[in-house]
Amino acid sequence: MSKAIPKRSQDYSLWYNELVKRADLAENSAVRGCMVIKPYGFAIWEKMQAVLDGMFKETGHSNAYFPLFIPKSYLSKEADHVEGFAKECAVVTHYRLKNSEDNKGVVVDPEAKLEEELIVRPTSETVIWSTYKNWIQSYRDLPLLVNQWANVVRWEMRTRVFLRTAEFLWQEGHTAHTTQGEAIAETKQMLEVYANFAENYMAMPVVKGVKTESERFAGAVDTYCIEALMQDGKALQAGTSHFLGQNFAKAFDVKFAAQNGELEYVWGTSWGVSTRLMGALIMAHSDDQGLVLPPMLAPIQVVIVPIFKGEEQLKEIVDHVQPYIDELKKAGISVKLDDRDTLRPGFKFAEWELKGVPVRLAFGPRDLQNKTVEVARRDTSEKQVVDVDKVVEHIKALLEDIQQSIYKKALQFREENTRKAESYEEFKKLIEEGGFVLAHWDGTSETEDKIKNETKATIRCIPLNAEKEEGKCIYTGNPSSCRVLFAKAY
RNA sequence: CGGGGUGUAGCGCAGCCCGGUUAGCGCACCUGGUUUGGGACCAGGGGGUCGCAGGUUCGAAUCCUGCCACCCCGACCA
Repeated sequence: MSKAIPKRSQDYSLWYNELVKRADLAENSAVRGCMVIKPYGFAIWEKMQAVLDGMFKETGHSNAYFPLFIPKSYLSKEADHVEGFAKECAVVTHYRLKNSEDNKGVVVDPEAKLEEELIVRPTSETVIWSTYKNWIQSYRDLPLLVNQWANVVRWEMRTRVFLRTAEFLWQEGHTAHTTQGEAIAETKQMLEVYANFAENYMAMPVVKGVKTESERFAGAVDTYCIEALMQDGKALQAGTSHFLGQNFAKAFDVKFAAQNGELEYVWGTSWGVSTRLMGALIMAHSDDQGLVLPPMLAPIQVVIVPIFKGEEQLKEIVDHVQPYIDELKKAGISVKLDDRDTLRPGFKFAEWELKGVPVRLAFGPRDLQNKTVEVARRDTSEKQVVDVDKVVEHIKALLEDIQQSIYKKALQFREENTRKAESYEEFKKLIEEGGFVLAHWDGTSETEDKIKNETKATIRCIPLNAEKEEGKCIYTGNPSSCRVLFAKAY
């Protein structure tokens, strides 16, 4: 096995897969389409969870938990919703196994057939709304602001670690409101929460927008989304927030008594982000040396590699470094001292780079003598020798700088790869080159479909900040009032 | 589900076409020693139902049939 990971520019897919594996994030499971998230990968996910969960609480939401199984009849209550998910559901039909006739294993006991099949949730709108029916009677019960951290199953044809797996972890918020305006405000608020998380924690710039009809969530009136651009020029949907109107309220008969005594259907929203964000995080910043993690989400922010000969020198160095470790920890910085005596420093450097640790300190006899420490930053690979007494302040500033600087780098990349197309010919050329393409579109699903079939590009969203601009649809020439965002997507 | 590819030690592969000792190699692992400021070196060692099930044969990793899994390209999708 070669030690270097495959080059990003040569085979992006292979680079991604190898990176996931070698940085110890996850692996494909023997179970079809499922992944095993390994401890290091899960630590990053837990960081994400903690930040997001805090943001949800701050905006007034509470966590709850609903069943994994959904009776088939629930799923069929909202027509668009069934249609959207029917093709990719895992179904439980039996509740018992028995020894096979030849005694060589177990078989499904045909006697134990369920009267009504259970669907493993692909999303929880249906179970949750059937529960909300009992929770909501009066306007005093509203708004109902609930989030759930859970796993869901979607039987995808083709899977890829983190980006599309048969089972994935996510959070799904489900809220109910008295008015349309309040529900729309909630939908937009959660979109802002996601955008804030993506940009300020993941250091990943996103475009906020609305989905077109054909890309809309099954059962929603409007789907808002954040779209990010990966380093290979493909777009990744990083989060969605849906305004459900009264669709689910009507399907599940969820009404409330308004102040005026009238019975009204509630207004709903749902919103979610998943372990797909892990894929986004990996692809947004990493390089040929491995993962590059934003300090805000790195499970280990600073790693210390002591350079020593023999046990005594190690002890001497560790003793000397310990006060600085304590001080860093006190400042809320997570530090790992890599005191393994079986590996050489060069190996450790490479390993921690692979794992994306933002800052590495190397401390050896030379530093002991000079009262210095070598500080290396992961994002630029720059190294500098710092006066050891100033190291804590230096690192604090450095972590902030790395956070900012990888964001800026990603933003610059996105800006360089967001271009305008004025004609269909130009559009096809730009799409082929990769990146976001802003172009006029006549607003019809037919046109969108044709463009998709001919170029593989989809409308990622109609950006919320799109300027009014009269133009002609690149495909049909029909009038258009703003540009929409096209790209090939994951 | 269509087209292509792969399955041999934890990982990456050779061997298969043309059947024949004890199935190899690199990395990783274990032991001992020397090393340690960018992926160390020497010596020794352990580890295999050759994806699974049948078949052909005196003999199968190798040939035949069926199945399964994974990867890539499509269709589907967060």
